[in-house]
Amino acid sequence: MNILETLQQRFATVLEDFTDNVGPFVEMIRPSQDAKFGDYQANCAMPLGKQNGTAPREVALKIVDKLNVADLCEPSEVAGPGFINLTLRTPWLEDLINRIAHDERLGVEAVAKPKTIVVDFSSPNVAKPMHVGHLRSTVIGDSLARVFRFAGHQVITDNHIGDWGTQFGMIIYGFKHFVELKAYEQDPVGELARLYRLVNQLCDYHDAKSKLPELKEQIERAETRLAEMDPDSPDKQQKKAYKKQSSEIAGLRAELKTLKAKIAAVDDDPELKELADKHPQIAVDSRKQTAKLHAGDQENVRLWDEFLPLCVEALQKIYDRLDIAFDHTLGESFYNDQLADVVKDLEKKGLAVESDGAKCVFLEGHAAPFIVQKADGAYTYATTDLATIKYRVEEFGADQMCYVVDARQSEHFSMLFKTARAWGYNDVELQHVQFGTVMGKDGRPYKTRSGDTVGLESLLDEAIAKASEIVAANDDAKKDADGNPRPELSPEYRAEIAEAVGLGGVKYADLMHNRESDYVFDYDKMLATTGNTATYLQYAHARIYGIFRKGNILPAKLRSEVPRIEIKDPTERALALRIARYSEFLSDVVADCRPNLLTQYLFDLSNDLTAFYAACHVLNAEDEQTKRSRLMLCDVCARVLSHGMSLLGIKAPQQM
RNA sequence: GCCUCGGUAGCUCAAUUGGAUAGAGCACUGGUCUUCGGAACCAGGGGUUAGGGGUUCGAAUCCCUUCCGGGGUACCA
Repeated sequence: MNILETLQQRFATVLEDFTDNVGPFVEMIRPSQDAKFGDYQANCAMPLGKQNGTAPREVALKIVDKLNVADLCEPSEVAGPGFINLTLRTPWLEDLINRIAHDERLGVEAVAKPKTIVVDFSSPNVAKPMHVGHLRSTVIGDSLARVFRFAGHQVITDNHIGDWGTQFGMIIYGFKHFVELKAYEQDPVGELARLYRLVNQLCDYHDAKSKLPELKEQIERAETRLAEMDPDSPDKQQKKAYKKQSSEIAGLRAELKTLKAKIAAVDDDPELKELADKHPQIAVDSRKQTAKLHAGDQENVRLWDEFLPLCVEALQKIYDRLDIAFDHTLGESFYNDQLADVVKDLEKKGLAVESDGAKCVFLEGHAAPFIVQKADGAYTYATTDLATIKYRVEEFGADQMCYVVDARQSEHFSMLFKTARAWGYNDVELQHVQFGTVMGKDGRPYKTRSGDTVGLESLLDEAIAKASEIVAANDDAKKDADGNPRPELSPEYRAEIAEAVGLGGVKYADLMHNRESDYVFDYDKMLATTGNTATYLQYAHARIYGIFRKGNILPAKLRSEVPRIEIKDPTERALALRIARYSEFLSDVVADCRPNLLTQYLFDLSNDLTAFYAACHVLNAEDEQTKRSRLMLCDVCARVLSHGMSLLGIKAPQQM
């Protein structure tokens, strides 16, 4: 059961006497910020007092008078300007925790009205290896899907991979001109990745060369203008303009530097230079390969058919490591034959019009149009995304779609959703679940020292390698009663734990931050053995199993014996209450698509557990009944911990 | 230029969407314990929530304004 909801319902009937619109006031019943104000508090008396022209305290007293919560709360108190403080009766909480302890769903009821929710996440471009930029979408999307599903919704996960775009043209071009067949036979995906990087580099080279003169001129012009400005002008406007101009020049210079670096990288390498000279039109020609593929060119389609499964398989390897599965992998190519109809329909409905040769949807509030077909006839991802919405509504019966995608694409989604609604898809709830950038310690987007993006695979390897050292060091330090070294874990089990700790650390670090803000990627912090990390939760869980092992307790057997949990110590009460509030937090995660609420909950739960653990002996409890009560409390806590972690996609080992 | 998202403790981040004295972790200081698993626990210091103004019983949160930073901005996805 959801305690908060129960209280809100009780209030709702009372509040009807005070207002016609109880909704917003019921929302003002919430958990207390501070334990000294009780467990929950109602803040609705102040605004109601104002609305009705009565003193808030008086309103609060009247509400309390009519309120019927005597079964679950101590007598309510009115405090301050009119806060109503509610404290749960411990016997009532005790009954509740005992029910939860024997409930498979840990007291979490499934939603009354399940929706069909499509979660669109990860969505890498298959032509290039996954990198750190895909981490958040993948980890957050997976967790949300798990939470939605547990909440009782029908969830469809769909990996909308990029398998049809410009990048594939580049690979095909690369394959036709630069492939090393031996390498391709040995490691096809590695060779394709090399080809992609090579073609990309050569494209960048020519692009940089062509841009260079103009950029230099631009800088000169800007500098001339700057020289005419007065940095110490008394006029604020002019001073500001000067600053702006300087920063613009700094930006242009930085751009110049990267361009020069790209050019130098090729010029300094005779082999690359030769290739670059031989392929001056590589960018245009790569695009032509893409166009040929889309037009159904036999050779290119054959190559695509050959490459795609290899690429998808390589992706799958990473998903397997991450313990992530999709119900569907419907990439861009899947919608190819539906795109022409989408544009036709948009035109028919007067939404898409021609402009500069392209077919565009113009939307209020947006300067740039939503381009559904380019001047050269090719379709864009706007078109594909529209086709995807249509497909998901018609084939999946989707009530809701969550796009777990970088915040930088917010304008695209805003336009996409507006267009979709204008197109007639009004009933489906479309949601851009956006997130911030993964930054390096320098506060810039996370890159390797040489400036490349960090591959996801090597990132995971690194995390697990570091975790291995920590796990080994910890196990090696274990001692027996006489103080002699006595490691407990087999090499195999150590490896398993290192994997759980390493991957868990990476995922947890990502999930614990408010998804909308950028966060700094730092191995040392995410794998730290102290503080708010996955390891801390895992350790809390393992400690409970440590007690079970030491006491020869089998949790399943314990449960079947139905010992009653008795709440005596304040730490027991705090722990029980936290456990009982699991369902509240999950419904918040569902409502806001914010897994960090769950990580915070689990961290608090672990803290409550260790506090309880420090204050109350379990195996050495004062009597058998208390011991069994506490064991049972440990058991239900361990179940919530491991269940909550599973919703984050994190493993909870029983021993560490 | 326009649009958009940010600025919170030394550092990394929260803050239940307008609630009571802004909280955690790291780092720092001090303490606990016969280690049911010390990867622990308890306590303490540390804040003009970028600056200024406004709205109201009440503001980190809403409005205005200034400063600083990120991102986006017509045929890449």
